[in-house]
Amino acid sequence: MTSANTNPPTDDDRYERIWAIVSDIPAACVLNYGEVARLAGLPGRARMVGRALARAPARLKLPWHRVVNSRGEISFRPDSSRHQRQRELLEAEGVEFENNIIDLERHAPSSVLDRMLWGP
DNA sequence: AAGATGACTAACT
DNA sequence: AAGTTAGCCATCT
Repeated sequence: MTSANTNPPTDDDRYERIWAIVSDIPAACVLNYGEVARLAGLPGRARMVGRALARAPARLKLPWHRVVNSRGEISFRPDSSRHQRQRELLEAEGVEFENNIIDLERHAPSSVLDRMLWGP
């Protein structure tokens, strides 16, 4: 290789990795912040995922609503318009809520794919 | 410059 | 079962 990148990763690098992971979450699937962090190579840094999403340029059109917390809840204050918005987007693609909680197992990408291939 | 704040979470009580 | 704590750490006051 001619010019290997030996520089340590910057926060901007990390944000971009996070954005890349989120952009690949299929419709009707959800991942929690910690999982996105791990997939982005940043274990233990769930908070950074939230930060990255808050900073994401609108131009990227990320499916940010497919990221919820580890309990399967929307992390915005329940009375906020952002909470309402996220819930609408999720329900519009078929994600079901049971008492404001999503069944993370049922809506994990592997589960959703499984149902697509083999049926319920 | 230091303390508070979060789109977080696992591990305690 | 619900509340607290410790770790997370870039950003915002």
